[in-house]
Order: sequence, then structure tokens, then C-alpha cells
Amino acid sequence: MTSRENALREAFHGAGRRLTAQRRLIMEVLEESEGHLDAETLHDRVRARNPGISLATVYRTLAVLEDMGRVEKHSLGEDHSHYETVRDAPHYHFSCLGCGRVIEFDAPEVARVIRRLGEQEGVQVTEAHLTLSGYCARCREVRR
Amino acid sequence: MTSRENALREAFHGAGRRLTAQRRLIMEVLEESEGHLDAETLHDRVRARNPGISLATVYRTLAVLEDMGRVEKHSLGEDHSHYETVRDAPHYHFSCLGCGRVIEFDAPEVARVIRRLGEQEGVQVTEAHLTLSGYCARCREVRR
DNA sequence: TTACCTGCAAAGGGTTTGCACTTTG
DNA sequence: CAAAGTGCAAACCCTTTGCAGGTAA
Repeated sequence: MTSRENALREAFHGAGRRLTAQRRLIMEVLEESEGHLDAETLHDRVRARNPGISLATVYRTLAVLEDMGRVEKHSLGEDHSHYETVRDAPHYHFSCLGCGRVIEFDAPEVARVIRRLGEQEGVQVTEAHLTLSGYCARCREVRR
Repeated sequence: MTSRENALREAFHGAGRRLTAQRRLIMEVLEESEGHLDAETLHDRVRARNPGISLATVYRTLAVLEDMGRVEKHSLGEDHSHYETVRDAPHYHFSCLGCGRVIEFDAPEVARVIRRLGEQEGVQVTEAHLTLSGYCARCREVRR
């Protein structure tokens, strides 16, 4: 048993949950992938290695992981959600309306906005999404 | 016929569409409301004045208005969308996870982020959503 | 052993659509 | 009058859930 797996087990156990083969695999695929998977794509990739896993389990696991703070759910303007593992630096998304490509970027300015909102309105911000959309360089070219 | 209504008619006509009683009313209610209506709430308010209007027409009209650039659709983290008329200043949203209250705010910093992304990645941004969530002053109190 | 977890299939909830009828321009 | 719009109900799609059978701890 790798220490990596042990840490994962601890994380689940600490949250009063169990580490199952399905959950381990889902977490693995999520971490390998470059973020922004939707549930169906994730399900497909997971099934490629373990055909038995159901879409329901994928959704349930995503909910658990979100609850544990290990996964974030994003609404990128489509009719379904995208998921990605939580990393250190907060980051945001641009999605191309032409080809669907997603570009990640950081924006330290957002922290300032959050601070100001807290001061002015007394709110406590727990989540921040900055989602831009438009056309990537390639698609701008095509549209011309 | 007011000049206001005339302008609305022009707007529809210019887009190759017709101004109907339903569309006029839906637009009216949207403009009177303080933004962020979901389709069902909008439908309710519209039906209060014209009971015959269907939810399908509300959705179809919202799509048309969005297409005309007069309405924006927002994903505020819930399982359904919210709509509001487009106003001059761009603005963003904080929504309270406790009570659902939505606070609007401006954030000039976003323009800078967009400019930078354009320079660095060559993208053209056509839409920007900054959506914060957390707890408003009142709900923070309760949770303590 | 016993909670917890899974797969399956069915149900949910928001949104869209086919169709016959009505209305706008 | 032709094209566009509407109401209704059914269809859709993503997501959630009830249940009976597994499985981690």
C-alpha cells in the first residue's frame, strides 16, 4: 500500500467514509486529468479501467469529494457541471464559445474584490468563481 | 403607443422578430423586477397579469431576449438559472448560501483581468461572470 | 457483523420541442 | 396571407434516489 493511498484512506476515514475501489479509481482519474471533466467524461474514463462502475456512483463520489473539500464543481455556462480536484492556487476559467477549449488563469485581483465586499457588506465569502467566455485565438481567426 | 413601446417594437423588428403581448409583458416584468428572477418566478409574476401565458413562452422569450442582448442568464450556483435585463454597468453577484439573498456589486478589477487575458492568450472575451458565495452578515450571526 | 456503499432502474426537476392553432406584420 | 409565435403536453437531459444485494472495517 502506497503512502499516497494511505493518505487517501485517512481522508475518507476522517470524514466517516470508506475507501472503496470505485472511489479510489475515480479520484485517480480526476487527479490525472487536466481538470474540468464533466460527469459523463469522467464516467467514461473510469469505465475504461473498471467497466462495472455506474454513473450514479460517479455522481455520489463527486458529491462526497466535494463535501470533503477535495473537488470543486464548476458551472462553465453549459447545461451540465464540470469537476476538478482542488489545488493550492485558486484559479479561474475562460471557455471558448467556438471550440469549447478551457483556459485556466490566475487573477489575484479577485482576492481584493472579496476583501472589499467583506468590508462593505459584512459577508463571508467561501467560494469564488470568475468565469469568462468568448473566443480563443484560433476561433477568432476562423470567425473573421 | 408610448415611445418606450415603440423602441421595444423596433428592437424586436430589427432582429426579425415580432412584438407580441406576451413578450411585451415579460419584458415589462423583467425590467420592473430587481434582477435575478428565475424562470418560474418570472412566470408567476407574468401570469398574475395575464394568466394564459405558458412557461414555455417564458423560456422561449428569454432565449430571444438573450439573443438580442437584452437579457443575461446567470448560473448562481443553484440548479436553475436566473435572468436579468442588461444594464449599463457590468456587475457581479454574491449569493448567500444561508438565505439565498443576492447582493450585487461592481468590480472594476475584472476589466483588468480580462485585458490581461487578452494580451497573454489572444482570446476575445464576450462575457464575464464573477460569482461569489458564502454567508451574508445576518446568516453569519445565526451560524455562530 | 453492520454500517456504509454499489448498481440498476426509475423518478426528479429544469428546460426544450412537436404539433395544431392563433396572431402579427 | 405567410411567417412567426403560442399553449399544451410530451420529451429531454443531467442528476438524484429507492431498493436489494455487496463490502469495508
